[in-house]
Amino acid sequence: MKMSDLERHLHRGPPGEGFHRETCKKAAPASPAVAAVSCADPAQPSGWAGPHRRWCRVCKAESWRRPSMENADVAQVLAEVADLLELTGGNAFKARAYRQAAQIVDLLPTPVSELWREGKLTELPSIGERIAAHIEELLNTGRFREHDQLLAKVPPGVLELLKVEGIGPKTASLAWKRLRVKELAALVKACRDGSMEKLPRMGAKRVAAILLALERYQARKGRVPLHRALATAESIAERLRKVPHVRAAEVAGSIRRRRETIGDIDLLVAATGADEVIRAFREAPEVETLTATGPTKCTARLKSGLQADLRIVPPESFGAALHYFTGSKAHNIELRTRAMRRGLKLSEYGVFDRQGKRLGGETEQDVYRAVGLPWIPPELREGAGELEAAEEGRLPRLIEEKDVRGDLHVHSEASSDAHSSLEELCKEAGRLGREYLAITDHSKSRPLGLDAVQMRAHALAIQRFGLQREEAPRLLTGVEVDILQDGTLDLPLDVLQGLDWVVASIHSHFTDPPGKITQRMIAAMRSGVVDVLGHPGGRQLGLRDAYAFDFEKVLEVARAERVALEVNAMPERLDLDDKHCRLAKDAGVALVISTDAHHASQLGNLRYGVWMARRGWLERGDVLNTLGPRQLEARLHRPRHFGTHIELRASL
DNA sequence: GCCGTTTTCGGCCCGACTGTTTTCAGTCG
Ligand SMILES: Nc1nc2c(ncn2[C@H]2C[C@H](O)[C@@H](COP(=O)(O)OP(=O)(O)OP(=O)(O)O)O2)c(=O)[nH]1
Ligand SMILES: [Mg+2]
Ligand SMILES: [Mg+2]
Ligand SMILES: [Zn+2]
Repeated sequence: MKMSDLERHLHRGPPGEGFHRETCKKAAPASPAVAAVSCADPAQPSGWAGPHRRWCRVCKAESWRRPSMENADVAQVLAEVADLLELTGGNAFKARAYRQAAQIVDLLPTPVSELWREGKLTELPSIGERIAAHIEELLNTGRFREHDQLLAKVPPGVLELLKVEGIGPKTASLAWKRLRVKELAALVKACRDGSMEKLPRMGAKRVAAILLALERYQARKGRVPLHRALATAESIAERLRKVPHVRAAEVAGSIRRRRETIGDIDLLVAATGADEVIRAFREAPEVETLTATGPTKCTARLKSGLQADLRIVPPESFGAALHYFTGSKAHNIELRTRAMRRGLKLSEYGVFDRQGKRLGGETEQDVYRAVGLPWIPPELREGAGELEAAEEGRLPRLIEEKDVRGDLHVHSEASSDAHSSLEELCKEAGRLGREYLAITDHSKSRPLGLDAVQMRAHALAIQRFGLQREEAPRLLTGVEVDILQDGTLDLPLDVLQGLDWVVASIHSHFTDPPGKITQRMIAAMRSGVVDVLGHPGGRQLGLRDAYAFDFEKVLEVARAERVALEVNAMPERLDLDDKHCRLAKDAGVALVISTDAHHASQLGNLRYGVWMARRGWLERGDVLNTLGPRQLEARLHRPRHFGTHIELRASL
């Protein structure tokens, strides 16, 4: 069988959506038809054996990375029910209820299975008796009856039609019922042979647009990490600010909320007229073509492949529009519903009373004030309980970048994958205002990593270099020591004890069973010498999911042993992530935000970690490196006087 | 299906753009 590129793509998920690509070798792109019913397709819950053990259909190997029905899986099924209801002409509001429930579960930091055990499911907003029962069935058996019944009615390929831009439930259902279109390939055919064009409300232009959208769907890249969209977005915003009659231009959407990944770029402009703004936008070097334009907004495809939405509003609506365009959608709906209950109407144009009289909208504060709430920072606007917290005066006072005083995970050229000298690191860190810097190079299990003798010598060198410096930052001797497969550390304990700061990280055997990963972390934390667990989740965006380890257990031990957890600020790590930050905070475990810089230029990445921490509701007091060096020493589990150990040892 | 300082029944956020349409449905943000 020969497959066209299009068909090939139709059977394969986009990069980054795979389930356990690392462990399943057989579901390679070479056999795309097989991959369609294997681990590559999250829309196939029937391919999984149940809630506690799952196997990849292709290679029959147990998928350790996803050992049970996780929140994302439950959310996925509920959202699918919403799609199925719409496709089968069910009640649109019922569909929306399922979609809302899915969104709530997806944002939950706590495992939904835990809430179910505690009988707390119906305490969640948008989850009533019915959906709670479905979730229970899902957790117990990996499926539920209503979902199965709907699946039996709708061919699986029809669900995928919905992912094509411009195709919604009505179009998909028409194509399916009238033309027997059951998959993307059949849709392409129906568009080409003229049958699609004959459907109601279809025409030549619609069909051409769908064909184009199908091609883009093949080439789709999925979401991109925040840092890859941020510079582009800000550069376009900067250009728009210079356009005549533009009062303000801001980046909105998920970028302003600092989500770890970004679906598109959203830009808001306050101006008296839109034409000039749109013209400047079209001519921006990043922009390829405009795919839609109107008097108040337009959409562009960028050369990078990303999409950018531009919205233009009159200056008096800027605050309301910034609120609208920052989202999230769930946050907007919640706030608009709240306004409605108070007899008000909230839109991107402002807040209006029953008579349609405008009550405000120039600033975001106007919007929140009108519904009796304090301003909510964008990082919290996910619809994950922030409105309730605001109502009750429980909004956190979020940590800020300027609160962070030192960086406790930095590599020098003594690490084979890093490239800056102590001198270069200090200079840049000083420029950034850091008061202290822990030099934490790799231990011997990593290529060219330090053994015990080298570690001692390196620590001495760091200390000598530090002593000859007058100005900030202060240097701490440290290491990023590997946690080996058996849970022991890669350097002798007495060597580690002689250091100011010990980061312990897992860099090998990620695919071990999650229980084993958990045990390795616990053993490391119980060594008595570890200060912080480095990049605890082990994920790398677009490359590797986090381990399916027992985070609750890790938190318990971290608290008991007074070991901190890292918020690694590398833009492709961001680990711990926002939800895990929130759980750690609630468990009373301290966090450390670190750049893990491998070059002086990466010391500025700290902000990405701070943003993640803010999304995790962290305050200054939750983060150890907001302390000065003396205060930090006092907080550690074993006595420490930064900068003295090696000297003492040397003088013995 | 969920939910309640109007409601336990009857609502469910609100608006822009496109292509089809002869007044608006569908999709998206
Ligand atoms: N009121 C309301 N606002 C919406 C709706 N859909 C989107 N928005 C607002 C909130 C979103 O954050 C904003 C931008 O839309 P996007 O689709 O780009 O979503 P967002 O940027 O949040 O996430 P993304 O990373 O792009 O997937 O528009 C909606 O259905 N109702
Ligand atoms: Mg967006
Ligand atoms: Mg958008
Ligand atoms: Zn590391």
